[in-house]
Amino acid sequence: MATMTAAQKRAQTKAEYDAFLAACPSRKLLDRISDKWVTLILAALGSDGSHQPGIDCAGEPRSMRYSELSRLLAGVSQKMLTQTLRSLERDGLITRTATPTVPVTVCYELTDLGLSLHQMMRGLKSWAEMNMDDVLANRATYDTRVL
Amino acid sequence: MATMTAAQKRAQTKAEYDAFLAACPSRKLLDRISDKWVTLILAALGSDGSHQPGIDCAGEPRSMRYSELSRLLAGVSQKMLTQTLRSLERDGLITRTATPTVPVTVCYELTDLGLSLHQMMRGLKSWAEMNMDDVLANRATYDTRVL
DNA sequence: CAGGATCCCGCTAGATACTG
DNA sequence: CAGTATCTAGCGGGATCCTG
Repeated sequence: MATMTAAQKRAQTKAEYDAFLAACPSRKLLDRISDKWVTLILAALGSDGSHQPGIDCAGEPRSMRYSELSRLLAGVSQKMLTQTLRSLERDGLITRTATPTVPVTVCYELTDLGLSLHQMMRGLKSWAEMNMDDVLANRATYDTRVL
Repeated sequence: MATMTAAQKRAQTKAEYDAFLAACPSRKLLDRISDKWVTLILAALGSDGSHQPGIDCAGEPRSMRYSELSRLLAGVSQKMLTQTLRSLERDGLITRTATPTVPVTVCYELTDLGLSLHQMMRGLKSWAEMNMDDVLANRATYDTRVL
């Protein structure tokens, strides 16, 4: 309809998928990306961290090797790391590149789609780190209030 | 130290908590907020949705009743809704206000701390809705490639 | 209306062992 | 190095019933 306003178009676009609805596919997608390991992986890829630029295989700053990720995301099991990476690859958020060296070298890199989430994930991680003290204080207050 | 630059101060603030470390409390906090129901609740509170302004008990736009949330977040069980609301209250992200009407009326409202997460959660939800088609296409491509 | 309490199943995270 | 395969314990989370 040519008479549709921009606001109406936006409303329709948002109405196409709605994560508030249980049956909507976007609900499951939201569930997927609302995951500790997903958040950490997407926040890690593209971050500098302890990751020296220039030593990654693709030569791009937003790529990281399996072992690098494994070390950076302390405490992650191989199973969860691999599983999460696979799902992110399937969803087109990251790419997996294996170069047939000996031994094999595998790089994971953000796609443009993944990059669009990267900022939010860093934001989430930063939020947790910056507001940790506040949350801790709130919990202490709440717990004494309940007793 | 008076000789510390702003960049160094920022680095130190970030170093205080690091969600990449398994033992860091912020890792657990990140795990908490990386949750489907947390995301949906925080995105719901303060949104207009199908929520007419003026009928909420506190008269403020970012407050919502238990039954409203229960209806908006389709498919959520009472257990998960209550459990998640409690944890959000404990962390100081929302407040719970019970007015002794008959029957009792309970309102949940974002705190300032919760409000600071609200934007990110809306962003996450919007991202899932807006990129659903892309992700679906990527999955289809990936699945045929694997076969 | 807004939960509390309980039961119970499924699945998933984690540990362990093995491999190209 | 970068995984795969297998097993199991634990708990997340739904269903159900009850209450102030």
